[in-house]
Amino acid sequence: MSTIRDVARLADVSISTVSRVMNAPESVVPEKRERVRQAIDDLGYRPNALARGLIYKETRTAGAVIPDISNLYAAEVVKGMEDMGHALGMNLILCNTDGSESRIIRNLTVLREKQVDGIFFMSKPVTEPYYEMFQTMKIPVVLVATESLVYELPSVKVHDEQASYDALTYLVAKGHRRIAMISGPIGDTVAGLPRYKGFKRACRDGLGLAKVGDRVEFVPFKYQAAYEAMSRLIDRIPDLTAVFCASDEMALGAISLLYDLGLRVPDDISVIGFDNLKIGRMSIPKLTTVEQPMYEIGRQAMQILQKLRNSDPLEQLRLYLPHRIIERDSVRAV
Amino acid sequence: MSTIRDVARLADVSISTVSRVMNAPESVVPEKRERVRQAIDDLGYRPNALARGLIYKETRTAGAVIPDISNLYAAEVVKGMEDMGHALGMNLILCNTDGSESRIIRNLTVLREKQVDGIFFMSKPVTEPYYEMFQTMKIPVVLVATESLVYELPSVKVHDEQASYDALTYLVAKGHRRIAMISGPIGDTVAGLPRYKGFKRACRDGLGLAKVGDRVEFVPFKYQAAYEAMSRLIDRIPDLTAVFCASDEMALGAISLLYDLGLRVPDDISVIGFDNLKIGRMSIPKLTTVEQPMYEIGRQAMQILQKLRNSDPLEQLRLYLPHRIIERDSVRAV
DNA sequence: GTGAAAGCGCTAACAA
DNA sequence: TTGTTAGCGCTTTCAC
Repeated sequence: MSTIRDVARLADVSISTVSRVMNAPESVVPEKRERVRQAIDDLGYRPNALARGLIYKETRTAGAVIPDISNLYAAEVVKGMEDMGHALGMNLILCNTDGSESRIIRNLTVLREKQVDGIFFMSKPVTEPYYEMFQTMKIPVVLVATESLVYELPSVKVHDEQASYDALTYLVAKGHRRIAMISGPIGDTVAGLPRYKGFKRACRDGLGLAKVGDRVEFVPFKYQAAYEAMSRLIDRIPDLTAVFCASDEMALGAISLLYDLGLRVPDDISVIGFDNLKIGRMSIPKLTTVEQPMYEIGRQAMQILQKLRNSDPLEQLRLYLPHRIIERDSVRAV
Repeated sequence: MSTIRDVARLADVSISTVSRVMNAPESVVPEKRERVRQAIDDLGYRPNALARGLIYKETRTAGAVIPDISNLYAAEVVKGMEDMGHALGMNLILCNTDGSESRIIRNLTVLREKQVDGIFFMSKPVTEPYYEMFQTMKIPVVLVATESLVYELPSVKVHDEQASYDALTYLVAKGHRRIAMISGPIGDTVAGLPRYKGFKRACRDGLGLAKVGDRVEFVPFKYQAAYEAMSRLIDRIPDLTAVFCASDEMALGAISLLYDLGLRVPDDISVIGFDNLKIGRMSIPKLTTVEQPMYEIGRQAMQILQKLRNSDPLEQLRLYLPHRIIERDSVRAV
């Protein structure tokens, strides 16, 4: 690999001149400029970003700390980040964490050593140890598909509570009254709790229901867990007409159980999901769901990081992107 | 951010001593070693990987050049790479390319500037310009889910032609005789052509069929394209009993069309997919398919890179990981 | 307009 | 065992 010295030698100029044609070409007389350009071409020279980074204190690289990249939701967000990053000249170091605290810590440490310009922290609540690391690193952090109400950290996500409220309201508008929910774990303060809360509030407002306890199953955000939860729900609430699932994957699990029981969706029971993953368009029936603009969340996250790097002001610390209901074939009017 | 000088000053030793306690602690007397460790702790010091990289000529970072990370297949492979990378102390810079040549080139250029230790090149054929860049970068390149028969580049993938052959043979063993295929584009030499060829060979061997022209639709690897292709196939071949789809997404498209036509899978028509994406377990009916060990492909790719970096010999340049048929509910015996 | 020299943070001889 | 010094490849004063 050739260095700036090789170029300088070949063009018969000093290394500072080479540096100048790369960074401020006008400050070099055309004749030399051409000679240097020629030499750069001949050698296939490319500047070493490590050396540059050492000086500029900037690497044009950000870290993305993610529980599970093989999750469709995360992958879509990452794509948005990457695409916007590409436009802004930023790269992404991907860190899969499995949600393990020790692995998150190790990843944050490495990212810091690699002098990333910023960190995207995804889908997990920000606990004390993470926040402390953010502090000592003193580089921009943006929370993606998560937020912190206790720390002053910028975030991008949808308004989960409201989205959930809207989902239930939609079901009610379609004439449903006996509605159940397959919720995520209540201990999950990012996606579990708020979606449950939205459901509860909508039950009160739309259905005049004070207590919803027996209409809800709290299970992990997984297909199989939802499959089993659906089974319990159908036993418990015989005249059920609709189910709100806290994720699309869960909705598929619920539909699958219904199918196994010989019940038709949406003829016998309506199902609405949450996320709007691509698979919702490929399922039978096609899934009615609450869209989260995942790709856009990723793009905006990268833009926020950019603003932070430029010390541009943020319009709002916590950014909520709009959600909306995508009507497909899994919900019918009753 | 504190530097090695700050630590040295605080511990009242020279910077080389600090460097030593980080890289060869035994070479420092315990007393000083402790003092240095204390100082490191107090300051929260972490070495600057850029400075290190400049010296070691190694960044412990690899680049992953991928057409579309939001693709379930790619995401699973990347997860395998990341997990193995984490075990080996390597990080991954993710480069989404949309398959655009100019974007691939730009990404390769940046990766080179950032001095990555290796490159994973995924799912696309290696054309002349890419190969030339690989040459001039002179860093290890591993082809993932693609291979080159013309260049001497290490690769990891399944044996697509054989996997496809096995899929058809499986259908034949289940008693099917009137079988069609929804193939990828024939111009796609990575996944399109070989899977078609395997189908053709198996038709000859298992069905005594010399020509398969009218039994095959060549369309993009997409849900919608497969949906439409299935429609054409069903019109053209009325007594069809089974369809082999070159990807799981395609299989879902085909099943969807069949469903819209009021045909039952597998009762009326059997469908077999290819990939074994997670969604195959969530569809109705659950998809019978040819498994590609995507996660393992990712892991192995990272291991191959590791060997290359250590100049360890590779057992074989082109590594084919085993595929197998996953029997679920979309194929029946006739 | 250009080159020499200092320095980004670190490691690795080389002396002491 | 330790400190001093010379770089790694680059940018940026500062003279000329």
